[in-house]
Amino acid sequence: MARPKEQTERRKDLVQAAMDAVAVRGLSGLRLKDIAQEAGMSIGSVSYYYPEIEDLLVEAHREALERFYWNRVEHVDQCESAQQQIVVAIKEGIPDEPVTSDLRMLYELHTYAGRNPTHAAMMTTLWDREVSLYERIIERGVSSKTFSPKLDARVIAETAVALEDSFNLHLVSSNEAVTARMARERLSTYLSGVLACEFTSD
Amino acid sequence: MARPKEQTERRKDLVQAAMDAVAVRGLSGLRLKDIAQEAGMSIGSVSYYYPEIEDLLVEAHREALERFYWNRVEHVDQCESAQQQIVVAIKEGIPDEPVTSDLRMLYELHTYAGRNPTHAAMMTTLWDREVSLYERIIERGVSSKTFSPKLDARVIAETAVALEDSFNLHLVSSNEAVTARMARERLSTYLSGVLACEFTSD
DNA sequence: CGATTCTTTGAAATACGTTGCAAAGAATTA
DNA sequence: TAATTCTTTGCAACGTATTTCAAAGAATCG
Repeated sequence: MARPKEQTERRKDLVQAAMDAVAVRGLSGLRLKDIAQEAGMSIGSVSYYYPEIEDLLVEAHREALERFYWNRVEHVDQCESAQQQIVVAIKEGIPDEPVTSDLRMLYELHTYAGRNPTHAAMMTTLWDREVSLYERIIERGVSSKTFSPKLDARVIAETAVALEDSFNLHLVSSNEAVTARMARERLSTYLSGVLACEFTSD
Repeated sequence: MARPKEQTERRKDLVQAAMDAVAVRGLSGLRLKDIAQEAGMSIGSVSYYYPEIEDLLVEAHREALERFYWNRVEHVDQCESAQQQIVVAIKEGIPDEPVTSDLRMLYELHTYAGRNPTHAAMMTTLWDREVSLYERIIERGVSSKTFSPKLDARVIAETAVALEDSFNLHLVSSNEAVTARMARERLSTYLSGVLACEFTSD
């Protein structure tokens, strides 16, 4: 026996470094050098753990996806009423600017996914999960008679997720006409109306 | 006097070539070579007309934006009723797959815009115009008593544009859970509900 | 045709990023 | 401490994309 492996640890560092590097430089301008810099190690070390950068990007995508989703589930599960749940879902779905590296990473990957089946599959996964999350909340609200949906729960959920995605995209794009506050309000207004239930995003 | 300049013509060719190249390779993988190939000329010629590729990208962005927007305006203006107008706006707003190079270009540029004020400003311009377009249609529908909006026209318009953007993004991303047909229906359902007016996207 | 100006090209020079690798460094055990 | 294995580094070699430019080609006019 000899020196023990600590690859899991380092790889974790690199995944975070990759996310930060993408947030700063974008997927287009991403260089090995940037990842190394963010991780505080040399280019050689990055290659040692990830001979193929694509593998690192896949891991980073997975991490961003998992973190973003589970963070929401966690917050939502801490709420009692469906009403509170939906407010929290909105709040976590469209976080305040400046947008975190998780979200930046996810939106950088969108167009990339159009040319890469692996990433496209992950995009689909996140979409499905988020739709399911809203669907569960709506069904819960129906059970407790809090909500009176005017449409199929799935249709509402899909529309809500789409709204979230769009506003987050525009926030990432620095569209000056869109603010996080306004985005949350639009989503909130939509859900409030279609679920026939009063609540605000604040 | 001597040989006349024909730069305007060639530049136009290059703008289209750039859009096609971006649609194929993405903004990340874009090479001078690809643009030259699409335009059927040499790399040297591309540099002759656009010493800075960034300038070409700005032009391509402008072209994609203008074409996408004015195409919609044109189609919408040909309709008599507000009801027909909104159906056409939806149809042109979420075109069938495969997505044209205009839309691909626009979505490739979204995250890029986050790091580039010039592109960010153009994104904002397109957003504003599209919101205005829906707003005008809604107001027209109100005048003719076709629509009975449950919310402020601007709020509805912003929500509609956001939905469009999101679905188009997912279509560009090859999200298997989203189809153009389904996207149009979701948008149609939203507008139909909030405007208290019957119409379908087909 | 000859002069002039615009256009196109291909190649050399240049710049930049990745890959591969040898060597040094660090952690653990016998 | 010596042996072993894992880790880190820096650099040379390499590949690829952009920049630059001289020279040839094309269009127009006098």
